[in-house]
Amino acid sequence: MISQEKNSGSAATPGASDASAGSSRARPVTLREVAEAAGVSTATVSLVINKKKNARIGDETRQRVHDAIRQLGYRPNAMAKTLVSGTSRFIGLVADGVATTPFAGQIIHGAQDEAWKHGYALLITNTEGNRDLEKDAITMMLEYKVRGILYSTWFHRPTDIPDTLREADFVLVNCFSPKPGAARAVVPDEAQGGRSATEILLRGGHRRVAFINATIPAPAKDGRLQGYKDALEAAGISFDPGLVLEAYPDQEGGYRATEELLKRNVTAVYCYNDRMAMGLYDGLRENGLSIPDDMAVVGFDNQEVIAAHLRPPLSTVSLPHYELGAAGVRLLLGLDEAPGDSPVKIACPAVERASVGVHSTA
Amino acid sequence: MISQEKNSGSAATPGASDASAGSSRARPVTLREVAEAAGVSTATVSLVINKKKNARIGDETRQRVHDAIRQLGYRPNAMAKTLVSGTSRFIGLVADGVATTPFAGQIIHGAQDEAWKHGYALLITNTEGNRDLEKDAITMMLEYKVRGILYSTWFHRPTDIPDTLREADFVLVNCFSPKPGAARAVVPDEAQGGRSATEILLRGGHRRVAFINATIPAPAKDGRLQGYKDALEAAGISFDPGLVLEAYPDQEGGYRATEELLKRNVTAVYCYNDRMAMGLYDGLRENGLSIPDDMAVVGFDNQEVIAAHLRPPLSTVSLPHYELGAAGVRLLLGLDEAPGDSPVKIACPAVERASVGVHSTA
DNA sequence: CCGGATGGATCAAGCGTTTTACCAAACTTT
DNA sequence: AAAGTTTGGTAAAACGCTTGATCCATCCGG
Repeated sequence: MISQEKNSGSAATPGASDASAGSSRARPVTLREVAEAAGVSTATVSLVINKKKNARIGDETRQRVHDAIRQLGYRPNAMAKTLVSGTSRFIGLVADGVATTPFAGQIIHGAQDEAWKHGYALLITNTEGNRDLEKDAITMMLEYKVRGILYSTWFHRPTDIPDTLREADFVLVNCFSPKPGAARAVVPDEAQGGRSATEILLRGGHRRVAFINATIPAPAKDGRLQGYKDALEAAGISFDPGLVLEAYPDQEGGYRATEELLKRNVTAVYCYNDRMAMGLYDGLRENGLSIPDDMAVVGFDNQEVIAAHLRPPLSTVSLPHYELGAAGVRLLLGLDEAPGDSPVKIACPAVERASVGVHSTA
Repeated sequence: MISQEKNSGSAATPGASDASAGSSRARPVTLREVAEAAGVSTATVSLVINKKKNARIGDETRQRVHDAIRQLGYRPNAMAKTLVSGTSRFIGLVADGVATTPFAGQIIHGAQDEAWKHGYALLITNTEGNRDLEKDAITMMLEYKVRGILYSTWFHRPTDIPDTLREADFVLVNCFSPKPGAARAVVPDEAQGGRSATEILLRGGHRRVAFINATIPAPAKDGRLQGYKDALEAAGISFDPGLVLEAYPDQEGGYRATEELLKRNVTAVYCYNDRMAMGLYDGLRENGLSIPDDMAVVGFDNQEVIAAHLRPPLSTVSLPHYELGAAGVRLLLGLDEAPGDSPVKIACPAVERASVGVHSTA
């Protein structure tokens, strides 16, 4: 619950700020005032505003009402509306990393676009992983009678569902419950993504392709590896465990993995993520190797700031954050069918850039 | 205004999703029900809940009410509360680049923390620069009777104030009105930042310091240059316009500027932003120069993904987005004093990393 | 033993909408 | 011309909560 502010008189008189604005912030115009101005009942005004189909209102009256609305600058009070209807036009979005990653922004973007399309606004809170804040946030959303809640994480992972969350209609976004079927969820299709990433390399003519996986366990770790295997198999190349390295999934990790990688005598490498690829770029460069000629590289995540601007630009696979947000909303609103017991999987589209050239298998 | 969804019966029956949850989503418990359960009037319950100081309630009664609340799982209806009080505990935040930059996230973070502290929740909308969406968003916020609106941009710039915005109490965040005094605003202190950036280099012992400014006009362009001049002056170094280059403010621009830079015969360079520095790193490397020994580099923005992970890590100056958001809220709520007619300026703290070593002026 | 405090709790009037039931007048029908 | 049927519109009851006005016992001092 949001704590009430202690209204000590400390604050400067806020009235001062009113002065400047033309249309002042006096008491807002109400339905009743519009009704009086138009010489009709509030019911009529309400009917006109909401364009009720089966309400019979004369054209002349309708016009008077509209005029009055315009003249008085009437704005409906959404709170009153909500009170009557019992549920607001809000969809809650609790996110754990708005501040720490650019990814959350895309989830927000997608969710908002989709929500807006259906007449809903987003009520967002950033928890930065703080469990207490998270609970307060959900409570707040509950008190505002949100239509439902999207519970999202900035990286794909299992999560347990906070108790409070169960009081609402909810959907997990970019995360899922360990117990299958416990909740609707939407996640990226890591395996397909991993396969796409690998295929970029294979299409480039490479046969010996290394994969630098992450050291830390995550659905992405397993999925992206699986995709790698799938792609190889489909290409008739047998999987060689020796070509799979592991490193901490950041620039540092990628950099440090260079040495090991070079021992593998490969012509191409698929990195667990773009940050790793960025580090690897440095490592390769220090070894006097050029990309893509000496080594073709693909990443994963399509982290704009990095991938699009490395030298050469990095081929990678895009995490569908926008779509995750949008799909989450659709699932919540029941516009998309929820599959039986496993999360909805969203495709990770490949983004090809110059880090993979054409390789002649010689 | 948010368009009402046409309720065609297309959606799958949403009732199905209720089944799983333990505490079902039936009609919520109301104050009245709590009152009945506790054998008191609704007034009493309300008084207890809100801990009204001058309300005299017996301890035993108070206890009964609390018990009832717990047992029934009562949740106040924030809409009803708001309706009574006339204004909600919402602060609107309209942002133009949640999806396109990591910066917006920090503004959100700061604003939310500060808002929360005072019992307010954030009602965020991402406009991605869409003027129509922006208007709709503000309208929506107005209808929800927000306490006020934070109008924020992802990069520091002048902006004109949408008409609708004037209907609310508002503060500009990371932007300002061209007409001085037209609106309260909070922006980063570019000049101080530019000075700090330059000083990092000067402290490193460098005397010939180049500045690669942006080509595109912006408050940052002027401010950061001013800071550069200020720092030189304070160090007793005369300003040499020949040491100021210009380039498009991204990686590509930084890279391309390398050649020109090397003609200047300097030992250090201050880049307009981190992205530029990133490109410059590549350019310098290609010329066989090492950082910081052959060339010390500082950036601006402290864009985490880049600055902290370049090789070597980049010294830079931090854009205080978190603080901007927080200060915006404080200004809005009247907790901070608004200065006469110019925006509040927030400091850009220096972040020193390894891209600047110690240089002996020999 | 009375007038006045005071403690404890209730009454009831909103807050701004929506919506159902109902009404009066004006047309149609037969 | 009586009986329906439209047409155009209104009254008023919610929705869940807050709050100033009241009310009723006590309890206290004198």
